Amino acid sequence: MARPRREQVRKEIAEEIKSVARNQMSQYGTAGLSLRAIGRELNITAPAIYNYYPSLDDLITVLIVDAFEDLANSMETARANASPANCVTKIEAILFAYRQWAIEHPVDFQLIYGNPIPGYEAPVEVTGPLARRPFLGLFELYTEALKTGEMTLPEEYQPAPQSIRGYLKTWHETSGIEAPDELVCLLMVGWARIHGLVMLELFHHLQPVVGDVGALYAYEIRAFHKRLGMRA
Amino acid sequence: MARPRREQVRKEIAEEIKSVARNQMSQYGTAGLSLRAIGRELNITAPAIYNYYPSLDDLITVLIVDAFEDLANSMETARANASPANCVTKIEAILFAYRQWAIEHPVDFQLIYGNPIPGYEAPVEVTGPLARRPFLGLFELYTEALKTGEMTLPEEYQPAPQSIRGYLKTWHETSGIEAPDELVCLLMVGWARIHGLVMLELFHHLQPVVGDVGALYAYEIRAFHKRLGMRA
DNA sequence: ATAATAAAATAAACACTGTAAATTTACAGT
DNA sequence: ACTGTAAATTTACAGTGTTTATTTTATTAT
Repeated sequence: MARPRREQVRKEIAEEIKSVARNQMSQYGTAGLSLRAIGRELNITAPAIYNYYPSLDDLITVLIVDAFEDLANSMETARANASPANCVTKIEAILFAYRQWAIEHPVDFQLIYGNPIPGYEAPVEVTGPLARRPFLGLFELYTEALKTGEMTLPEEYQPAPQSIRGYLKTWHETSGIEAPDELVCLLMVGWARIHGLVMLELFHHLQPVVGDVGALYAYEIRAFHKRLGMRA
Repeated sequence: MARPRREQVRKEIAEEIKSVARNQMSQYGTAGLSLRAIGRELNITAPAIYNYYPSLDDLITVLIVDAFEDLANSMETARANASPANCVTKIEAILFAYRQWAIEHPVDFQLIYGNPIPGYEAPVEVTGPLARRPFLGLFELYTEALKTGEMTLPEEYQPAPQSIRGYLKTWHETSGIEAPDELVCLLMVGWARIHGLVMLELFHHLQPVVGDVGALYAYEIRAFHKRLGMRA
């Protein structure tokens, strides 16, 4: 007879394994986690973990999913907690949350945006949509700011490159997002700006030069928004 | 009697090992190279490699050194081959070389600017100065452009943050580089911009959105220089 | 040519790793 | 108590970096 599984216990143990894995990864890097080491810490043999995750890769996948969701949640709560006066304050709260999360979870950030793990291949059908989620709010807010006139497109970003305009024609249909080509481009280079700053900070390429990287981050964001005509 | 070592042969073999290592790394990622696999490919046992590199870490270090130098050389030859008409053409040639090199040597780029390798700790005394080299030419050119009036500092980037200005006071003495604080900051955020674009491109985060990432890269650089008042 | 010698390669061993298969243990339902 | 199954363990295999001791190889001096 099919006995009712102890789903509760199962879930707890799976969660415990994930937690230990996350902890070990934060110590030894994304490529440095080991089933046997996890087992040792839990007083469990390594093969026992296979009852909860079919392979090391599956464990990595759930870690990635968790990381994406955690990042998205952090950005969304930052938006919710921001003063609702205007778009720019909410946007800046989200952007600061991006860096803050990366600093507080450097290995999770590497897991999401850094080098691929040697043997591992991410399942794109699950990882693709997740990767977009953290930025949906930003897209929404910038689009709104453009519509209300709170923001204007600087002349040096006009027009968008021909090849990209052509590509975006089909992209608009598949993604369902409606926005001027120049805005899409601007948001992409905007993302690259903060992403580059965070990446360089995480691997200590900026500290020796500017000292206070947080100040540089705020400086770049404020300059960006000033250029777009947005005022806090 | 101390017999003269076969330095020539030694060097050749060491080079061969390095070459195979680089090749394997490009296949299996920065964390995926194996002494035993290198040995197999060279019909050599793994411990034999220890005669040429004291450990795997030392091998990684020379790969990093090589990568830094190769990147710097690519950027310098790009500058040399550019039309010497004005600063901006040379600068843009260098910046395009940065991306080009990253695309042609993605794993070397990850080795330099990506996740740290699990057990490996880079020797800062050798890796530090090397990390600056690729950008010395850029620093020089932008400084010159500012001096000749070919470039101006946009108002949204003035003034530089207080904390960074304080830090730069000591930095100018140790680095020997003389430049306005705002220029240093602008170059750092400028680096972050192209670095972020390259990083996102390398891990395929931009292609699904804009299609032609190269066009986006040129677009961002041209907009940057347009904003600085520089004309090609 | 031969003997001496140092360099370089190997073999063996150690402590690890992920994973597969077989086996034992523990427990819920009858 | 018995049975069926979930979940753990044991065992094994093929791989990893590295150390040690040993052997082979190559070169130089006689």
